[in-house]
Amino acid sequence: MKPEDDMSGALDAAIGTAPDDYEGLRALLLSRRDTMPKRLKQLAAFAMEHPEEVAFGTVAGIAEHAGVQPSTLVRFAKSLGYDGFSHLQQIFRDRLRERFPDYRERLRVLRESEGHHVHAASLLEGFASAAALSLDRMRDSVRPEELSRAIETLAKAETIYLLGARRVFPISAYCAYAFGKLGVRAILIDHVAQLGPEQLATATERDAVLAISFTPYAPVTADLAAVAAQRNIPVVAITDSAFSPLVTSADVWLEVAEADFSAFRSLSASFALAMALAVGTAEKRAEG
Amino acid sequence: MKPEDDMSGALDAAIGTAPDDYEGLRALLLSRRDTMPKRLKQLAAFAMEHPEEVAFGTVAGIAEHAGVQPSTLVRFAKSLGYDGFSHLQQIFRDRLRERFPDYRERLRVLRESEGHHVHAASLLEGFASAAALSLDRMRDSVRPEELSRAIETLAKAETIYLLGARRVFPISAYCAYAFGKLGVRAILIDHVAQLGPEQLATATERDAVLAISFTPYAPVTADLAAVAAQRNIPVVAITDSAFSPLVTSADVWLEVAEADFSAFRSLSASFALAMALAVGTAEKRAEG
DNA sequence: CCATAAATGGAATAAAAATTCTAAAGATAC
DNA sequence: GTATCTTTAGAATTTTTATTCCATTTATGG
Repeated sequence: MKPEDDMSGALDAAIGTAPDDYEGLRALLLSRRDTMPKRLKQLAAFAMEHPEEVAFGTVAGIAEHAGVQPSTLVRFAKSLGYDGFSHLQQIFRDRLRERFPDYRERLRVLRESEGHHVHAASLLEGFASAAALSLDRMRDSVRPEELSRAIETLAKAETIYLLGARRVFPISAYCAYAFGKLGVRAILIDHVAQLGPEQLATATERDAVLAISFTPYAPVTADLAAVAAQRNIPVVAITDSAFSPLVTSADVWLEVAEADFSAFRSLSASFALAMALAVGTAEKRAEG
Repeated sequence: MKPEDDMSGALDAAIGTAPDDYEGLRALLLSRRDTMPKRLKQLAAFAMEHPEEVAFGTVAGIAEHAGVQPSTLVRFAKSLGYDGFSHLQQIFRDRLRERFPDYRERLRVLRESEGHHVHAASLLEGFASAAALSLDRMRDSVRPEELSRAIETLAKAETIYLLGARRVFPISAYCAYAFGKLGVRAILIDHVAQLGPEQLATATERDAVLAISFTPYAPVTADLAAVAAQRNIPVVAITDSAFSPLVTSADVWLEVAEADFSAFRSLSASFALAMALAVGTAEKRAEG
């Protein structure tokens, strides 16, 4: 050990703390949150967000991802009371080792916690399973060729108009965010002040509409999609059945059947699909 | 690379096989069981019995535990078609990292279908996997007691103010929809015309704020949550790390670490959590 | 039982990784 | 505004770790 060999002080104020399990480490980082210098705090946040990376990575690799110098990792570990980075890394590895067989553990803990906590947890579990189920189903229902066609259509457009109201509005809103980040011009029809039709009025044949609607189909979405089709604006639709009113207006349509729990339908699969469309479109444009 | 430089034969009979996932490796070892030399067979058995040790250990350490020489480990890896031990070790690490045994498998199947459709499909697969992974992780990170406390806090509120900007706005927007359907009074702070602060101005101690924010934290959300906390309005937060600026303002906070793919983070777990909160809150109110 | 090939152990070497050190930048107190 | 202490970046160094090589042993076929 290295107990008294340094009287250097300050930096080693931490000596003696050095938690030997992940939870302890987490708590320590939390308590120091406000007193840590910039780079160390940055590293603390990174470690909590990417624990597996810390467990498996090398000093150089982690440093690069976290945006710091390799030596900072060592200082970080020492400031927490460890011998060096390797020692700190051990904590992260141990956690990963243990985490494996704990499937049944999770259920056991759930059962032991009592009363209404259980109910809350099972609600969460219900929504999580519905989401997982939807994702699974989508892998079967979406055909790669259709997806490709949808991407091509959107990639050709100058501006993409995003159409989605009520329940699916979050998906359109996220598309607006993603397209923006990707440098693709997109306009979110948000119906503020009921100006939906006017927001769409500037669209031309060189643009495209990405329309999203699930049962019970919001009439505005179907109406605006129909208007767009009439004006020869290409329409890509995401919907939940062949009977959707969107289908008649759409040039390409993708089917997603979301599972529901407690009367609320998941949106996970739709989000994944929307993201794939967005990134695919941006990539296609970059190609030429 | 080192493709043709050895005509040594026998030992390298394996070249070209080298499975790139754990299951494939397992199958390969099984099929070779009877033709392997003593020490290599011994190692194969050891590896199947202590996969985490192979994932984390060093050549010297594993060799000692398995009762062979370090060089034997390298020979072992090469006889299976890998570049060296490090390459083989990667397979074991990947397995621990993604508890997602069928992810690679799905991609493999995908690659067998052809053309550029494949790329579109693998994008979709990537986002779907990220979503599924996030859901899985959330089951570990959200503690039932915290969830219950969050629900109680929200259930006591007269009006729930929904705070979420930029990337997570879709979640807040969906909460607005869900709370509305459930008959719970909720106000979505949508920052139209930058009126966020004014939209929140009517909140009192008898209300509550549901604030959502992930890295990179939108300053408005943190600011408004801080304002709310100062005015003694209960704050429930959904965020992605203990280092989030929301944590200091929150009475209860729930942690969700979403996985990302292609620079875009999933929102699935957050949605599931938000839904559980909404339905839980409505039920609690119905009780009394 | 000998000849030949395969397999093994162990030391030597090469590669990679962690750690240390120093000069410079940045805070903080005066 | 200056002096002092803390923090940081980056290169140099040391340590650890993987790999290669070769002499020796063990198996295999005639």
